[in-house]
Amino acid sequence: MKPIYQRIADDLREQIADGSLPPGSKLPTEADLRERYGTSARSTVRQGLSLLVNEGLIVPQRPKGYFVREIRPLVYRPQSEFRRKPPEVDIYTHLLAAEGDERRPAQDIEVSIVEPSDLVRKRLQLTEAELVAVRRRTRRLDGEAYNLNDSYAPLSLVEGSEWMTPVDVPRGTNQVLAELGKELVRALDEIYVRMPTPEEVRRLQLGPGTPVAEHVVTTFAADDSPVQVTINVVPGDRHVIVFERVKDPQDFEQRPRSNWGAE
Amino acid sequence: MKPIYQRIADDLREQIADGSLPPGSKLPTEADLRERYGTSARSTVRQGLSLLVNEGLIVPQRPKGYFVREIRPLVYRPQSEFRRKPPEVDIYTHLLAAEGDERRPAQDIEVSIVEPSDLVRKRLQLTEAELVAVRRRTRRLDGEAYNLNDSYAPLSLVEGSEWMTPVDVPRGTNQVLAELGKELVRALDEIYVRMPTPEEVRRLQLGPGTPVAEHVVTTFAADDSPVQVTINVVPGDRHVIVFERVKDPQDFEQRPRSNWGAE
DNA sequence: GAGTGGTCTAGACCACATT
DNA sequence: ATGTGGTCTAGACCACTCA
Repeated sequence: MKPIYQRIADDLREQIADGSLPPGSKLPTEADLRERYGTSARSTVRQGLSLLVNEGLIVPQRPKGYFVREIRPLVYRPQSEFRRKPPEVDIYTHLLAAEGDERRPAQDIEVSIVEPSDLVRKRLQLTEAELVAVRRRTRRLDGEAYNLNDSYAPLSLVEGSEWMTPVDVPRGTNQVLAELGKELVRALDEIYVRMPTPEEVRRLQLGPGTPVAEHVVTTFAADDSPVQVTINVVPGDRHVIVFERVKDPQDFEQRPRSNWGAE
Repeated sequence: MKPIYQRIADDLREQIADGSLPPGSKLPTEADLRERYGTSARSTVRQGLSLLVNEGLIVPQRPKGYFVREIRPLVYRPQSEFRRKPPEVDIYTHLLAAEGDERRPAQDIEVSIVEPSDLVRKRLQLTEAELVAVRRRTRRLDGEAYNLNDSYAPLSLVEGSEWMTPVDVPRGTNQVLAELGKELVRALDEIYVRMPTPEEVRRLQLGPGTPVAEHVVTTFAADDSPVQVTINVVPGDRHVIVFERVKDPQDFEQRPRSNWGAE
């Protein structure tokens, strides 16, 4: 026999999945469920509801009740700013909600000098003693934070340059790096999926049960030296991350077994 | 004043972060904490611990106690099978644990014919009535599931072909598609980050507080028609997703403001 | 058998938003 | 004022693993 709190969660989850509890609708109150399942200590009911909260399916809105979560993904497209839009993207714009709904963007920028974390130090191939500059941005749409974006570069490279000004650089910070002799020509993207830290919950105003993607971009100059590491933290409930790929014909000749797309 | 259960969670979280509770170590028992925080109803202590469980930081191992989670990421590299390894990847192989530790791979394959979900239907541009074939794979390393991989193709395309055999196809299913006149030349990758369904928890043997990445690959033939949709579900605690990018020089000329890598 | 966490009972007082 | 969920108390019995 399944525990009561499991049954409560399973029943409600199914009702959410099959549409009988659509997004935005109100769930039964704890008292309702207590009665309905003949149990009751409130804690049993609450345990069941907390499962759904941690799955990101429902949200408690005190003191109104629990509600089925409504989600509206934005498109997070790491390639967006340096690629023309290929035709296959246009095919999907209608799938990816809210892409066109121009809202008011804003961002905070802070610049400081810090000791690099291990993650940053390894990717920038720094020695123990070297310091880095960090450009932290919190990006907002209509006041709502949707993205944390921290860029790290060796202090010796960017010191005194516009890269370190805590304001928007109209021609782009990457252009600044190019003027410093480090044009960015290659990137390695790593995406980690995890639950947020309490700090991230606060800065991104995340609801419970919302995982984040940590997108680490290491960019390289033409001589293969790493120039900059950017760490983007994007909330899982508000984004879809999109990449596009075109087959390299050379590789196809060499590796006919290529299981392209399937792995 | 912060609630007691919050203080318990915050204190333990900090000890995990600063290394005084290293990965694999045992946490104080509920009884210990009950005493230490002067509270005690067990439920208060358990509420605090459950926060950490849902953040993926600790795992209860009945009846031994709670333990700090140990993680060992694998590399999930959607491009791995059709690109030569560029030099910047080699730079990082030492960062990405367990890449070289060849373990015994295995997979289950099931093939069936189904009505497509909305997601699949839209991406394959199918009409209401069309059916699809699905090739479901559960991939394992040393018996442990690490990846669900479901590929969908229009039934009219793959019916009767080797694509539909529920065994490994040595030359690759994409080669089969090429022989059917649909060589795959382009892909669109979408990555969604979310908490797993109970079904996924079961199939991937996920611990609590483990988010998943759902990686949807739509592949296209040379005529831009969609051929196949593959849905990969990868556990967040066991993987890092890696992409690589090389700048398109044409675009650089046209768009000097390109903020490459930083967004 | 002892100790652990898993489940459940039957209450209590509180903060908060809406009525 | 009412009703909601948030926090907490003080117990109970159980299943499981390990010594």
